[in-house]
Amino acid sequence: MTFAPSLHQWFLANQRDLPWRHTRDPYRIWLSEIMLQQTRVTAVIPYYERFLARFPDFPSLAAAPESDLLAAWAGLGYYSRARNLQRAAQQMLALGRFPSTYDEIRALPGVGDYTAGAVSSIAFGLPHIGIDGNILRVIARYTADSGDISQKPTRLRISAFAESHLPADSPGIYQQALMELGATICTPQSPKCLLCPLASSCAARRDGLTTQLPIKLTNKTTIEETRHLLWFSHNDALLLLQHPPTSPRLAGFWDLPDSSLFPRLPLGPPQAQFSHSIVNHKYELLIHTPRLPRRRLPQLHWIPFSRFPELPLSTITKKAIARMQ
DNA sequence: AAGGCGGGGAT
DNA sequence: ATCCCAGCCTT
Repeated sequence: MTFAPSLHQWFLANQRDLPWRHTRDPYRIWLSEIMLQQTRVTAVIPYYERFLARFPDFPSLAAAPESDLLAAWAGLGYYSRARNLQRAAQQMLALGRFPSTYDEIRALPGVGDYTAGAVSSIAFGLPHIGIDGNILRVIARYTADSGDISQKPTRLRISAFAESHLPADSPGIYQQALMELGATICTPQSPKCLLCPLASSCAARRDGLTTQLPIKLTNKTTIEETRHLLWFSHNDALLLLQHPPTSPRLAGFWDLPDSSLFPRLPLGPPQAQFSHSIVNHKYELLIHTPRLPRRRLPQLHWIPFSRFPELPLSTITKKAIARMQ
């Protein structure tokens, strides 16, 4: 059997049972694709169920208070996804329906080449395919492509190969089968070639290159910086700031203020100048950000502890608060 | 063409 | 510690 039929047959027999495979509702499939951007299946599932219970269709999502939306997304990361999700839902509301062509879908905020291809093929059966990290790896190995998969020419070759084998009668199965193979068999480390339906015609396996491919040359170094978070509590309330809506990170999320807002604040002993009635502690933790931009001083608000469950709080902030309480 | 963006699981 | 995850957007 050739490429696509082998994948198809393997997928029907071996696919995982995932929540978004129980529906043909484009809204639910689109939501799953947005949540799955750079996020593992196991991390997404509980968020997906909760989110759909709260926002079952695009009109309810479009009408949601932003704070509710961000609170529902809190912990998933890449929070611009949530804002773009709602903007897209509002565009659907204006349009009066879920967009149903590749170009319409691709034009939605937060939808790039991958997501447009995946929603087109899976939800609408259109002859498109989105190339994700799994598919890049599977095809780079299958064709023994030694090009850098972060480079455009390599991606174009792989995309052309995938499209050349796309079956007109089942693009959605083809799309998901390629990704499923990459996620469960053709994994980055220790791929399970003995279980692979494509093993007999895989060029990387033939040439003994499986563990060498794919090639990815981008070598990003992560710099760790220490943030000194400041804790001001008074009468069962905590002094918090809200990141501006346009902030490049954690937009709309509430956070503990940190020492960069108070340049003259010597770190170490509690600061008496704030008030005798305000308890001041120092808290310190590491975050994975390469820089800490200096912005204008945001306004601080006293937020009662009782409101925290409904507030958008990043995971790291929740951890910091839990440690201090 | 790069860099930035969260958080967690696997190695 | 490092990599990578059903990527997208801005510079």
